[in-house]
Amino acid sequence: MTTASKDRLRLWLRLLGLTRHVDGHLRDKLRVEFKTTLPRFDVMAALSRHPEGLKMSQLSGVLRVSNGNVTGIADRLAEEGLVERVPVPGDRRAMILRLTPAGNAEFAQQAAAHEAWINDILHGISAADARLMAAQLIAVAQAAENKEKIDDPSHA
Amino acid sequence: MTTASKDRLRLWLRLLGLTRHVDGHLRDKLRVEFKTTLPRFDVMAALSRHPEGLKMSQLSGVLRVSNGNVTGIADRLAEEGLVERVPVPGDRRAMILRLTPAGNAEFAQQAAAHEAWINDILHGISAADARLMAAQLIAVAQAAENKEKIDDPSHA
DNA sequence: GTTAATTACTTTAAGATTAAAATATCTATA
DNA sequence: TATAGATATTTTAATCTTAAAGTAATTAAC
Repeated sequence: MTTASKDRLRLWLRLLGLTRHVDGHLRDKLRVEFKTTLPRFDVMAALSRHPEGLKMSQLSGVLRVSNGNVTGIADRLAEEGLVERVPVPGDRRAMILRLTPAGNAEFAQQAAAHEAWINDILHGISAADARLMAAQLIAVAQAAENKEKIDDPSHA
Repeated sequence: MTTASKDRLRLWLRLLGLTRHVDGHLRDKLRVEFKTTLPRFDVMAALSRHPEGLKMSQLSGVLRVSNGNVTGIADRLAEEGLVERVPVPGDRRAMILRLTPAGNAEFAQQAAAHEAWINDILHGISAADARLMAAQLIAVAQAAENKEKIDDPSHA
């Protein structure tokens, strides 16, 4: 392979290494400090951004995971009274999932802690550098996604 | 929270988004083109870097996953004849896991394809930019890890 | 208005993952 | 040389994940 190819491979491995490190740290913190998991946090975060709730299919679309995946996580959150399923008027197939008041209160605490953990672990990066690097990553992500559209125009 | 905190949170979300995107793409490719998975690929990659093999505990250490995790993946790879467990002379507790000749041949193909997929999806980034960004990420990772050592000196 | 196709969601089967418990072996010490 | 503690691995129980199959309800075609 070319040296350019090796450079991109190395970039990917760095990206993956850092992301796994931070990701693992966040999972540990959620488990120890809130007895919860990242997938549960992700579901509650999505619902928090939509106070009126989301249909199961919308939720799995937003989170980019399978339908069946969300079913199981919603089941467990519902058992604990953090979310509730509400029937959709006029469509008996669909269900809206939304945070309960208890879920809202719990998530507010988790979200504040989550932001603080990230601020803490990434404290070595200045705010300016963080903005710069975020902008670069947007460019990289766009290049990657455009690449896919060129290869498979069906996703237009 | 401060604006700096928000900037770092946004950086993290970008990092996570890009990594998940590429990660998902690689998993798809491994599944479709080689009928395998990323964890299996990771195990074989680690063994490939150590032709004499690795003890189960060394392997889980290198991959930073639990012992029990490696046990299951090794079981499945062994069933297919891609890896083999070799007893360790002088320590009947331990087992060395290593690639079989078939595993070596299979991994060589997967590794070449893997590098090509990454080169392809990150093709929008020049080799120079890739090197630059990789260097920045090393700095970020070091800052993150130093932060942890300061917080918990037991890991010295 | 019945039938066919589509849509929304759940269930199932398999693998990945962890922490904690269980096994088996080794090492050091009394 | 017993035995107590440490080490290497596997097993177990729980959650997460997907793809594929299954259920129920809606929409479209005829």
